[in-house]
Amino acid sequence: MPAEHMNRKIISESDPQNGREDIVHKVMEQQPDEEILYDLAELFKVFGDSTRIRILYAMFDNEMCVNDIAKLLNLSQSSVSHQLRILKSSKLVKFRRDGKSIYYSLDDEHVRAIISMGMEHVEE
Amino acid sequence: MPAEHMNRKIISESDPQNGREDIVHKVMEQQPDEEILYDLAELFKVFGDSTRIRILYAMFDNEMCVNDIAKLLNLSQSSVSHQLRILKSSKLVKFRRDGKSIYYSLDDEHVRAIISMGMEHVEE
DNA sequence: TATACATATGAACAAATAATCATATGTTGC
DNA sequence: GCAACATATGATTATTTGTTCATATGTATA
Repeated sequence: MPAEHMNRKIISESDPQNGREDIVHKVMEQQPDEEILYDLAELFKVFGDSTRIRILYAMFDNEMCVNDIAKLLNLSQSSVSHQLRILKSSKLVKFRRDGKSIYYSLDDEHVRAIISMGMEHVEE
Repeated sequence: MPAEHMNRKIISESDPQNGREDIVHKVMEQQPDEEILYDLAELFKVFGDSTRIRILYAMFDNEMCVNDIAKLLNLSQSSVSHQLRILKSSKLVKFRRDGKSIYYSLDDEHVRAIISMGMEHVEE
């Protein structure tokens, strides 16, 4: 072990920066995989658009078909459909067909929980 | 009350579409104000970027200064600083100065809760 | 107060994305 | 099969936004 290294280490130990380095390494090990954090961001991105939030809220207590939502929120059918596709692919909504209409609703309690939690933060 | 209206009403009552209209109106009344939903979307938008999520996760258990975060996540100091500004203005992080460094940490349990809830959904 | 270190900020550019328009697909009742 | 209605989808466009580069502000120390 080289003398410089020994020396450097002793200096570091009395240097407050060294504690930081330890923490940085510890945190580095604790960080979830990039891939998971990417997916997590993608999930929140879906909630991060006011049109989609309004659509999700419209389905908070009731299932709604595309036309209902478009009328309710004064949006084009196309726009609603595009957004529902995004909500579907993120597994935030489920749907069932009944005749010509397709009824959408929130996929699970998680979705409601995330929205409610966000709402609490906003309403503070 | 005009006869057409009476007639229309009776027809509507046997029409399954009418139940929808009632629901649409009910939901319309229940929808939170546009303004609040806009703020809610803005909040989630902040979580909806993988760089910011990584930064938030870095602060999950420890306070971290800008340089720590930049090194840890291999980001430029400028980029981290810009993102922290956004996190600050959304009240997701708080900070304190200690000498030359500024230490950032999550602002409250809400933030941790929202991230954890999202993580649950992603890890399914 | 001059220098080095830590962080913040403004401008510019590239990439992501939501709305629109036109059109396609799917379903029902005649 | 064919209207009429309901929903989905592809292409285009305008806007938003994250990063970079250069520079400014703030703090400690010699």
